[in-house]
Amino acid sequence: MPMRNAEIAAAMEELGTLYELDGAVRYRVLAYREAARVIAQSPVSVEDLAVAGRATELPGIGATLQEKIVALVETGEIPSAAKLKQKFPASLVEVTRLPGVGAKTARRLYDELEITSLAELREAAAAERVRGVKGLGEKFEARVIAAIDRLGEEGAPGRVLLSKVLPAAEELAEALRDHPASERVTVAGSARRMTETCKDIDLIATATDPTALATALTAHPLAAQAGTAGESGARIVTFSGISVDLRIVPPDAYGNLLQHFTGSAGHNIELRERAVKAGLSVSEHGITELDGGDVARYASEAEVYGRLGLDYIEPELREGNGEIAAAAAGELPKLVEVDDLRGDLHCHTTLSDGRNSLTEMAAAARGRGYSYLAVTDHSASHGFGDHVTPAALWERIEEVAAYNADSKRRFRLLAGSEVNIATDGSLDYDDDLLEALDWVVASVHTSFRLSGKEMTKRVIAAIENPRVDCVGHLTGRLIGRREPYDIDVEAVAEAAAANRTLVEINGNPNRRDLSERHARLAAEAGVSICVNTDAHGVDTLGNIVYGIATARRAWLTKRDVANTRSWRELLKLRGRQTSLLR
DNA sequence: GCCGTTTTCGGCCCGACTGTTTTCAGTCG
Repeated sequence: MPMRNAEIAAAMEELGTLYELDGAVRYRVLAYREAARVIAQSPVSVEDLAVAGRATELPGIGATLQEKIVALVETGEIPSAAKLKQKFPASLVEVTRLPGVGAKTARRLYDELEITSLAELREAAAAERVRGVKGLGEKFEARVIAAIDRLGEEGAPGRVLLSKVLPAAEELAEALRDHPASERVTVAGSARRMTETCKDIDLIATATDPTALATALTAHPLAAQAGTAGESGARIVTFSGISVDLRIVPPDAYGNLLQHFTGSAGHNIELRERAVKAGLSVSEHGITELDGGDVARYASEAEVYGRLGLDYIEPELREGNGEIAAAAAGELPKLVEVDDLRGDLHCHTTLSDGRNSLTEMAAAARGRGYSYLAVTDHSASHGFGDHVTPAALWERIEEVAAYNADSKRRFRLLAGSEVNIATDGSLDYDDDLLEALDWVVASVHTSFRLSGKEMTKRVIAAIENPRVDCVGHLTGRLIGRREPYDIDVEAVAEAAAANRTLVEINGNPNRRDLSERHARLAAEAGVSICVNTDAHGVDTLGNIVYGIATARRAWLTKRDVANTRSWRELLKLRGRQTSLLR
């Protein structure tokens, strides 16, 4: 069983903390944290890279970490970590994860009170023994008890899916914009970067009467709890449990603050490090010249980036993944937009498990300004009583033809199917039926636990089938609920590029599959990507924003995304002949 | 521990908040 990048990253994170407990210099600890971040974000197997001696190609990984990763994947253990665990129990690492408790505090608790775990810490705090430690008092005891108890509760603060966060963020921002005291209000933070999940909502505003605007937030119907509203802003928790931070700032530094609070941390760190080399210090308050001390404040982000010699960087790119170097070189991509799309190539109707009819879906797609919609209900072996028999699909093809026969419409329905890929890579309709379809999406819906080798072979067999136009939700992951199945995305991308088979970014906010990292890898391998919703009703065609968000976070341009083209151009791209071209 | 349009050694982002402190260390984003 290969080791997942997330496991390797967790081991690096743990080792960093063990070193921190051991009193290592700060920068060594930071190096492990940064390495963990880079490993977790790698689109390719870090185990494979390390075994091939190539992990040093990742930024922040040098010879030492390369060697440690090899030891980890080959023996299941890093010698230096094992040694440190003799010195400190591994459960002490958990103590450092408690909010407000870091390695320094955990170490002191261990040295002075022999506390080795969260349970022992809670007991000591309850017995008022912690206040005997220098620098820690009553408030600390109360705080750690509350924090430990919160860990055990249901719905402990975690990351929330963007589709839960974004509507609330926009509703609150809109309400604040409507307030007479407000001037500008922008959603910042990870929601603005359109990450898959968010920890909280950050709102940045300017106002003629800051306290009045802050009070308006605390009084909003979404607020379940509210802190005190002041000149600098307010904080609330929504009924759905999302914390919201409103920061009200002076208008002349709005650009600096918005840039700062949009992040990400990695992006901001890299930005500031680069600025220091140019003799500038960047903070949320302005850009200071290191000699002379002149502070420049900017009302817009574009001016902030401009002062640093950079092109404006779209929020979706601000992850510290090369965007700053690209901005300095004037080589940022022009990112694909929702309005670039001409159609959606994956959706369902009541024929399988959708909630709306063929004509209702068509009307909704036309309403969005699309010029085509591929209707791809599930196939013959789908199960759940939602399968589509060959006879029913032949009938559907006729239905689509009848719809399209009305030539007054500048819109075309595409007769399609989302066909199951069997474990041997075969499909569950006969070739003549597949041949009669305009658009075939092939997806894995069964036997997720195949070995990586078998799963890769299975999907590549479908890719090589000339009747397959596109692979659906390639890795099968459900964000926060189901891990992706084991599959070699690099090998799949290579096969897809060679066969001119498309791979989709599924815009269902639970999936976003391809992930942004896999999508970037696939596009660089020459794969044509399409961005689809997999909508099961007219209401979820709007999920295209999440698919496009992933495409943008993958650095994709309009040219990289196949369904920005007309249906005719798309067919050419596929190298497929159908009745439409005759 | 990493890294190099000053460097293979000597640097390595910035500020706010908190609680415990009489001036600051630790933690966080």
